Amino acid sequence: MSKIATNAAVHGGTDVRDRILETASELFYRQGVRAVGVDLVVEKAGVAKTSLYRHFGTKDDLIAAFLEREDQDFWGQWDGVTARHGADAKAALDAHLGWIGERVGRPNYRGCPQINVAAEFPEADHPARKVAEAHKREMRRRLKVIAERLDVTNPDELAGQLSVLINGAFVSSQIFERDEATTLLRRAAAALIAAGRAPTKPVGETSASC
Amino acid sequence: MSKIATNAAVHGGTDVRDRILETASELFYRQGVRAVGVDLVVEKAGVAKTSLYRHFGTKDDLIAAFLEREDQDFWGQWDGVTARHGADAKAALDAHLGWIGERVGRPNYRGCPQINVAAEFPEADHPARKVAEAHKREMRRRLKVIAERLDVTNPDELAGQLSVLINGAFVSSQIFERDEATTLLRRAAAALIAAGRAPTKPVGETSASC
DNA sequence: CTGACGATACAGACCTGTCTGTTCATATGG
DNA sequence: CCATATGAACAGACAGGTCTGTATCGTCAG
Repeated sequence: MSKIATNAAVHGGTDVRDRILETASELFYRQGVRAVGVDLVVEKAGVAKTSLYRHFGTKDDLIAAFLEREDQDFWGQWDGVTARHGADAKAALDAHLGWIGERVGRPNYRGCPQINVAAEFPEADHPARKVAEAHKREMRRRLKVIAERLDVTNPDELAGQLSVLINGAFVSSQIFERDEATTLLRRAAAALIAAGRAPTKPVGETSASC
Repeated sequence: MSKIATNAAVHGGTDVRDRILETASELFYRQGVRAVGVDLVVEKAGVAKTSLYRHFGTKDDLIAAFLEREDQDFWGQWDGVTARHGADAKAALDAHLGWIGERVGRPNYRGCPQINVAAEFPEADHPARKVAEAHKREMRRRLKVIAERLDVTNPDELAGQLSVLINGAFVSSQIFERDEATTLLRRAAAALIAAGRAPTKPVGETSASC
């Protein structure tokens, strides 16, 4: 039963905390946060309820910790993609969109946890909402960094458009055909970049392309 | 359904049912479905609990009815926009995007109810999820009808991109600056249309615009 | 008299969070 | 090398509230 080579587990170890958080994360994501009670988390994690409340003072704190974990996970993978394709900005963006498209196309994909939790908890001051909001702002920030290397007139605008596109993909998995997401995202991004290189035109007129 | 105009209210009238549904809709949208109990709906609507359960056999049925109501409302307004700007396809699309942008920019905007409820109820067979899924498919279908009048090579692809963009706007209200949504949506749509008119190119290369 | 409606109590389940008591590995003092 | 203190973790009962859904009874209009 005891784990880990260097004890680490016992006496103040983070082993129990990790097990709780991992179990809670899976249950929260698959079934929804409000649908999962702490008793279920405790049972599935094989820990005592007292342990849960020692490490996370409140269920709300556990929810926030869940989103923080997802946040770290997400940016960890994002950075992994960046590391593999960081040279050219366009290639990096395509790689990120490919990664996101693959992600939303997975059979058990259930949407972006940040968006889902935000939908479950409208109260603006809920601790989990702050995590979710920071996550979305971080996404736009990172996209802007990429956009600035893409030789467009208005990198912030492009970052906003790409943010909307990606968030849209997260919540639109239902309407995608098989493996449609990646192609859709990449072509859309390419169109937005191309348009962003021409001087910004008034939006009202069609301007009959070039 | 249409329950007659004359007496209407009393004796089998839809008055009580409407009041319940309207009250529930507002509470569900503002606070989240799971956060609102039937007791609260009953109290705010000023009806008896028995009446709620007579008209809606189950809370789940009430939730589904809520989404159906929102669905009808949404397409009613959509059709209103179409009626006012239906002549030119591009103008109609811009009008719809303006309407959506204005909608997501409202102070108390809380996201698309269909998306929110779907996030709250992961179970695939939940009655409300079916309504939500049908709603999203209907959106793509209608966008395709518009796309077909836009002289693009692949109307279905454009419809998919626009769907993602619109759904993204619904869940991205947090990251928008004041009144940014409409402009963002319209410029993005214009870019997608322009790109859709050129023959589809492989996505890998940048192709340096035109 | 019929049937929709209001009011209210109730059942049974579930929820979060607390409290008590026990086990056990480690750290420390002698 | 033994004894004791420390504190995390386990186990489970419990409190107090909320939830959905039902059952009962009175009212009132057509």
